[in-house]
Amino acid sequence: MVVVIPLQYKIASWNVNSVTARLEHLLQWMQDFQPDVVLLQELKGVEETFPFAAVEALGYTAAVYGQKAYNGVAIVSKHPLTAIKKGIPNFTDENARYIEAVVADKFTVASIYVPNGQDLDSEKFTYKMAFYQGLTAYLATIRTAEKPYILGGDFNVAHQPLDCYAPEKFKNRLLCSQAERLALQQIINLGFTDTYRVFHQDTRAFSWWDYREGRFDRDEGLRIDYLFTTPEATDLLVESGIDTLPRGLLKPSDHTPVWCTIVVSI
DNA sequence: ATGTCCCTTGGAAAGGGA
Repeated sequence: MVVVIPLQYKIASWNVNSVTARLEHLLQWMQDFQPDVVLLQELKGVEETFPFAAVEALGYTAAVYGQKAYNGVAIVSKHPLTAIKKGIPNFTDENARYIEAVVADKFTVASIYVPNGQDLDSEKFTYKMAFYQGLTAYLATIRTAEKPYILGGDFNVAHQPLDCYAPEKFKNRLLCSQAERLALQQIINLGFTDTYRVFHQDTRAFSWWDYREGRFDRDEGLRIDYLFTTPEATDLLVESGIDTLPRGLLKPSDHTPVWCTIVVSI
């Protein structure tokens, strides 16, 4: 007799805008939300300053790719992390924007922080497009990987008009331009799934609100944080969502956690 | 319309990035 035990894993992604400044929020949220895996972006610090002891006290382990002052990504997990990769393979980038690891020997997760791009006519925008090209080239190689793969992070693109509070105002502007939307679409075209939309097809929901102009209070935001799954991981999806609670706290990150749950049988 | 927050330098306030 074969006994199949289904195990659920809750995977979240959160751009914390400095892990040091957001430590209390992060720890409280982890205790309340109980994610199995948290993908972090914008640590804004080197690995030496990451709060390993604090997350370990809550029963988590962490893989960190840090950088002084800017960027920085991490994977925080209740389950063992192996096969850790820092940086997108075969893409040269001086910034710490991608980290990947296998969780519990069952599935692969990655945390990504895509460049903001500054302005459509800036050198930083060219870098953003090159970054997407490098990312897409890598994703084309791993989508046939044997383990389910989940890529979460700040993609700095609102995929569709529904993902923006003022589509007309943002038309052809940074985060909503044709070029950026096409770059994101190319990932979807490889077979990746935007896990939020699987369970919330027509919901206007956001993951980031500008600090200025009281944008959060007016719910004037953009959905620029995503969890993407390969077909093997999409098959395991049972739920997804956005937790807006942390964005309403005092001294919040400008982003809030996005999450999905998968079921894995052992 | 440039309104907020965080980091760094350098030891206060200002610039850069988002």
